[in-house]
Amino acid sequence: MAPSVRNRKAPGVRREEILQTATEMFGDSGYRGVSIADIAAKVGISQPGLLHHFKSKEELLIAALERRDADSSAHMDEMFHKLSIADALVSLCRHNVEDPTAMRLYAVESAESIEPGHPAREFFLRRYARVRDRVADRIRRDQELHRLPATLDPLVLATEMIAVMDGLQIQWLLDPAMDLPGHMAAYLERLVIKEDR
Amino acid sequence: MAPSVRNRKAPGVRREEILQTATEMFGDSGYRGVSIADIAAKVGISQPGLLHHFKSKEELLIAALERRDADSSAHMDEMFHKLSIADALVSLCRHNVEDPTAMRLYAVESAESIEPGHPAREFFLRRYARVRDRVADRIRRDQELHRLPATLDPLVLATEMIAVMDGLQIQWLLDPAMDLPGHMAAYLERLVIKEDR
DNA sequence: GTCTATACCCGGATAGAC
DNA sequence: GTCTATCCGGGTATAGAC
Repeated sequence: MAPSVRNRKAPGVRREEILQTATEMFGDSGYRGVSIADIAAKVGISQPGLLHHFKSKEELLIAALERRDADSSAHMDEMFHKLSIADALVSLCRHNVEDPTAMRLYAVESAESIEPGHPAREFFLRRYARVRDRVADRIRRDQELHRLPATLDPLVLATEMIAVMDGLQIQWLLDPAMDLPGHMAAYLERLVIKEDR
Repeated sequence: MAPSVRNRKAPGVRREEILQTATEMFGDSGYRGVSIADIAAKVGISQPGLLHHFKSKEELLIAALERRDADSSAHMDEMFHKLSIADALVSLCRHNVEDPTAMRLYAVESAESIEPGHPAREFFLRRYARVRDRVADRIRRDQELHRLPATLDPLVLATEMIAVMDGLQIQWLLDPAMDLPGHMAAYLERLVIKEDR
C-alpha cells in the first residue's frame, strides 16, 4: 500500500485531476449516480483526501460546471462577435462535439437539474437566462443586417434555437453517431434570408 | 397505530394508487431521488407492503412509464390520422400540458435515462425510434399532399421536430409559465406551405 | 495533503407472522 | 395484502494521526 507522504502533489495539480475526473464521471452517471469515493478512487486518493480539496460533493459539482464555463463563454462571445448567429451556433456545435466529455457533463446535469432542489438548479437557471439574452441580442443585430426576417420575435426565436440545440444534444447522447452540427445547420439554413445575386 | 387487517384494499385499487404516486414523485425528483419507502409512506403503506405489488423499484418505474403509454400512443395515432403533422404536434403539446404530472415523468426520466445503465434506457431508446418513424411517415404523407416542401428529408425533419419538442419541454419544466404549444406552433408554421388563394 | 477509523444515516430487499 | 424486524450494502462527512 505504501501510501506515504510521497503521494502528495502540488496544490493546483491534484485539484485539476479531481475536476477532470469528476467531469467524466458525473457526465457518465449523473450527480446521484456517482459517489465521491468512486471519483477519489479513480484519481488515486482516498475519499477524505478528496474532501480536503472540495468541502462537499455539491461544491465539487459546481466547481466542475464552472471550470469550463469561462472558456465556453469566451468561445461563444468570440463567435457571436464575428459571425452571424446561424454560423456562430453551428460553430458552437462543432466546438462542443470536439469535447464530448464536457458536453456530456453539461447535457446530463442540465437535464438532471430540472428537478426542484437539485444542487445545480440555480446554476443552470442563471445560465439559460444569460445565454438566451445573448442569442436574442445577436438575432436583433442580424435582423438589422437583413440576415433574418424582422418579423420574428428575437426572444421567442432565441428560445427556439436553444431548444433545438438541447433537443439534438439529447438524441446525440443516445446515439453519438448522429451528425449534430449538420442537423443544426439544416435547421438554421431554412431561417436565414438568402442573398439575391 | 392500528395497522389492522382493515387497511387491506382490493387488488387493482392499491396498485393504481401506487402507480399514481410513483408518477408524481419520480417526476418531481427522478428515479434516484426518491426511495420506495417515500412512495409507500405517501400511499399510506409500508415499504415491504409496496414491494408486494411491484417486486422491485425498477419494475415500479417501468410500470409507471408504460401505464400512460397506450393512452398517449392512442392519442398520437388519432391526431396523426386526421390532422397534418404540424397540427397534430401542436395538439399533442396541448394534450401534454393538460397532464403536467405525466409530462414531467416522461421528461425527467427520459433525461435521466441518457446515462448508460439507467433502468429506463431501453424503454426510451425504443420509444424514440418508434416516435421518430411515425413522425417521418406522417411527414411523407404531408409532402405528397404538398403541405410540406418535398425537398426536406423526412427522417432528418422528424429528428428536428422531436428535438424542438424535447428542448421546449425542458425550458417549460424550468419555467411552467411559458407557452409551450405557442412556441411549437410558431416553429411549425414557418415550415408548412401556405395555400395561395 | 493525505491517510485510517469511524459516526451516522439511508436504501433495497427478504423472512416470517398475522 | 400488509405488517415488523432485520440483513446488508453504501453514502457523506468528521476527527485526528502522520
